[in-house]
Amino acid sequence: MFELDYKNRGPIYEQVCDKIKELIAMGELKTGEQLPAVRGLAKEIGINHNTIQKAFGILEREGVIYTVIGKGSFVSEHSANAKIFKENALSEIKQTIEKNIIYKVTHDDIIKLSNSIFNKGVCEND
Amino acid sequence: MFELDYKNRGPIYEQVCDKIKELIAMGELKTGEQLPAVRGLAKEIGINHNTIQKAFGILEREGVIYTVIGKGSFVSEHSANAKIFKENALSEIKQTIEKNIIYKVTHDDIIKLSNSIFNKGVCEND
Amino acid sequence: MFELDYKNRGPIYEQVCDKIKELIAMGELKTGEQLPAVRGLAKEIGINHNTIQKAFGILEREGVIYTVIGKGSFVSEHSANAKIFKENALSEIKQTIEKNIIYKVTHDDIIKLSNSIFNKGVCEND
Amino acid sequence: MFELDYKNRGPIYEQVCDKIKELIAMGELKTGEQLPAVRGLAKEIGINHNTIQKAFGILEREGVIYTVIGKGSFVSEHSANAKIFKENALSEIKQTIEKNIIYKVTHDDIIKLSNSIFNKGVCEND
DNA sequence: GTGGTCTAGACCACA
DNA sequence: GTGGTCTAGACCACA
Repeated sequence: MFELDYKNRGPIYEQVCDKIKELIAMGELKTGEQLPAVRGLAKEIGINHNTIQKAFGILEREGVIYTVIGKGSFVSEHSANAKIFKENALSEIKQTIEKNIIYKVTHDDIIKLSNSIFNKGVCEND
Repeated sequence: MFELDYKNRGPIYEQVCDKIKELIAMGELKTGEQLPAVRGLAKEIGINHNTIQKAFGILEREGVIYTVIGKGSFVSEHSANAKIFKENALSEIKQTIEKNIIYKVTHDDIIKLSNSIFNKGVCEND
Repeated sequence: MFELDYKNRGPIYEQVCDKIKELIAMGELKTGEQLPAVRGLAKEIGINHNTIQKAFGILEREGVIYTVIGKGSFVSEHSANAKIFKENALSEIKQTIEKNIIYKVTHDDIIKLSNSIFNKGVCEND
Repeated sequence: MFELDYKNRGPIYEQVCDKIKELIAMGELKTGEQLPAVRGLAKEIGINHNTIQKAFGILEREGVIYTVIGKGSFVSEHSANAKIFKENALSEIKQTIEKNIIYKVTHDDIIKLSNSIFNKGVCEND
């Protein structure tokens, strides 16, 4: 399903949350689709089932997935997910920009940065 | 010198780093100026001196300040600092945007966001 | 007969109990009327027959239905059911209110809440 | 600090959450006051520290408490808490009443119930 | 000392 | 088989 990156980041359960969200955002997990079993997934990626449990619990509280007792966990309505995801994304970007205004980051810097990220030619010269 | 906000934030040493960088960026700490003594500052803001020590160590590794043994810590050349600060800021913003492309954040979203942050009207000149 | 809502709910057998009670309360299942066969109902709503069995067992213990071995399950005397249902309902509401007194819920709050639920104007007659 | 009721209810961590909220609502834990240490409290009430950790984690996500890394957990602003608590309480009562309308619970039933709970005399006769 | 994360393994309810 | 809870115990970051 996915692999963990042990070098970089924070808690494993957070990484699991992020990966699941990515899979949903990319359409590889669709509305209503059943997620892999907690213990099965744990075995597959080589971590303890409690860690997966924690990740799924967070995703459930966030409304990204829902659980049917005794049956399994399922992906919530995709349009709702897409909305939550995008809102969180924009909010995170906003915070990051605002936090850095003090270091002389300008509107123009952001435009240029965004242009370079999204490969927009700046008319002729770039 | 500054106050800490204990709620919802990461480690205290990180906040201390940020505050000092802000003071430098805002010109309240100038090139070559001596930083307050570790123990004095610790007492003033009510935290353990080891925490300040840790923050100063990080700032030194980043080149933001330098320490003269037996004398104290001093603010590095301001233009160098300004450059480091801005590079870090842009790099952080870039990473944040790239991480969120998967959630359908577009170039237009970033422009709009930046407009709203920097209070640019979208009509007349742009 | 009825459909289940898998999201955000407790165990399926509990939902089955509730649905059958609702059907009786709404008069769609009448005194003495035979309930659908366990296996047939299970197939119809797409769940395991053990789950239906469990629900019927609970309803029987509550006196809501009765089973004649070899014939099937039947709805108990309606007036008795109505009494049981209402007693349980009031008892549940009572408990919920009492549990929340500690959070400054007042008699007035309850009146207002009830007014809003039952669409009573607060002006003219009351 | 408090004792658990092992007979009745659901998960222990939920009971811990409820107890802490009660203590805050009753003013026995005040704004900014430090909560007992996770491991200390666990030992005191005879459960595992992970269970307390889970409870505190939920309270933190709900905004009821906040954690300063390395220092401990503290009670959030009381007025905010009081508001959250009362909203949750009224919402829970509302849901309970609405769920039971089907069983012929009336506005009058609620009034009588509330009168009996809050010891309001109904004029002369009661 | 304080909280946070993780594992291993048990036991339970539900389908 | 599926998820949910809990314990015991380890290891880590932070103050």
